[in-house]
Amino acid sequence: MGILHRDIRSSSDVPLVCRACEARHGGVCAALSPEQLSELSRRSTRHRLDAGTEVVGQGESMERYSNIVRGVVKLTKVMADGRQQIVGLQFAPDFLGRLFLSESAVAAEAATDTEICSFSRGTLDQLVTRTPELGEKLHRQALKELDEARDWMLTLGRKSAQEKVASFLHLIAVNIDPENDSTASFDLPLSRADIADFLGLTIETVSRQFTRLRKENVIRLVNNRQVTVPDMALLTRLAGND
Amino acid sequence: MGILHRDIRSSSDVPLVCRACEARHGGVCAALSPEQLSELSRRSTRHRLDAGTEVVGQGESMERYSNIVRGVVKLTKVMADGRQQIVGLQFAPDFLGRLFLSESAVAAEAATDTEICSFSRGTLDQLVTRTPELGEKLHRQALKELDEARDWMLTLGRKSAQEKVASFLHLIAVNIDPENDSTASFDLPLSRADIADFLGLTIETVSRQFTRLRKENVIRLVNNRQVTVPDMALLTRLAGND
DNA sequence: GGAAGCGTTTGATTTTGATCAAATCACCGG
DNA sequence: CCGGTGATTTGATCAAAATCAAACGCTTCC
Repeated sequence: MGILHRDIRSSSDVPLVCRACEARHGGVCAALSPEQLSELSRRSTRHRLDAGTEVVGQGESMERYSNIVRGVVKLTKVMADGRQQIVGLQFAPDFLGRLFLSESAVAAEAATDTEICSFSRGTLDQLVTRTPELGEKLHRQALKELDEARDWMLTLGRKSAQEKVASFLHLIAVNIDPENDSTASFDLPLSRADIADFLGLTIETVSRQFTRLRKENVIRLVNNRQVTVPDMALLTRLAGND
Repeated sequence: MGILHRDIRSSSDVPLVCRACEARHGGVCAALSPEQLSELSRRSTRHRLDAGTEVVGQGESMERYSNIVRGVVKLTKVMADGRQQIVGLQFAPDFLGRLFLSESAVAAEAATDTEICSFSRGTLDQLVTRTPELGEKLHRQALKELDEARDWMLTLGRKSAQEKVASFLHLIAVNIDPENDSTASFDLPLSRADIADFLGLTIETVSRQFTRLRKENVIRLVNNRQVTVPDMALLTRLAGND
């Protein structure tokens, strides 16, 4: 399905240079020299993706890579009969794409309204051959995603529903509101249905666990999406991470 | 705990050169020039690991990397209360180790009697800086492991017990007996307890599903470990992979 | 205002897999 | 051969989460 975006370039005076990427986060830009950065900037475009926009489908070829500038992207796998599993969440400033293999093993979809900075495979491939540090950076990102995937396998295989929901909230808190580590406050980037697909549960079970955590004062819900965690240590304990 | 091995070198005349690796599989050796290969061979040692031997513990530093020459290594994560999840299986000729990060996020243990060909971090790091193809090879391996981990997340999160056991048998068949694709015959590298830890089930449930698959003629069990699959297509279907 | 639609919550019931318990099997050493 | 030990299977019961069903709350749009 490709990228169903609207190109900000044409609708505003935001310069093509990937300045926002450079300033706000350490995506691929961080490994590049000033000249390379300006080259990448010239060849990259900024896009806004509305929540729900598919970036790439499962098994599709991925002709463009992206840095996530703002927002959350979910990676999903679907079975033939429709059962679905979210296998990863990518937060800014994560890189979206993989070297060597153009075929994407997962579908990527904007979970929230998202901004990305994207460029073609060829552009990045060229930069990588000239800049070993960039290859190393992408290698490190792959290893980080591998660690995250394996952490989540433990959650999926061995934790109770309550521990799963606590683990999810913990993950979001750490990634969205990392400043404060004793307390946290954030907007959930996923609907209850998505959370269920991430945790291998049903919507109803997720909802019941939210209610339970609320009644036990582990979390406070301003509305369905806005969460406050008064005691992160307690949440960590309930998540089974000691 | 380090490697509890017995060094074959001292007990036999097997040469130090990693000739077996080169001949039998495409581990890291495949990316090296003849000179580099002979250098790596000089610096590497071959070891036999009895089933159950721990190669590296969760969170430990990994000072040596290895190619798996023969056998199966399981990667596990453990929770504080003892709950355990196998997060990956490595078959020959997989590489065991990771660049950049010496700290292992998982414990690695020989599931079967295993032979590895191992060398120090420093040796490989040097080779990688001189040989970009080698870095690429390791990057590809990381991406392959990531794909496998995410595939398994779907299994853990969304499949029934029967589908899980069928998925496990399918995985083993593909990796141990890859020649024949309509039929398969192999020895299970894992005990029922390990299979349970891989699938996020209990021993009893795994056993019941084996019995069920046997009664439905999906598999035949010569003994607890030896399995024959008369119809791989059927197994694939039961695993939920269409 | 009110009807429609969607996401979420709550309730009643069922199902799957876990737990508890015991029997069986396979292998090993005396 | 026999008793012992650990792995596996089988059986009975229980509990957690799924399923089925309905209500609720919120937004949108006549």
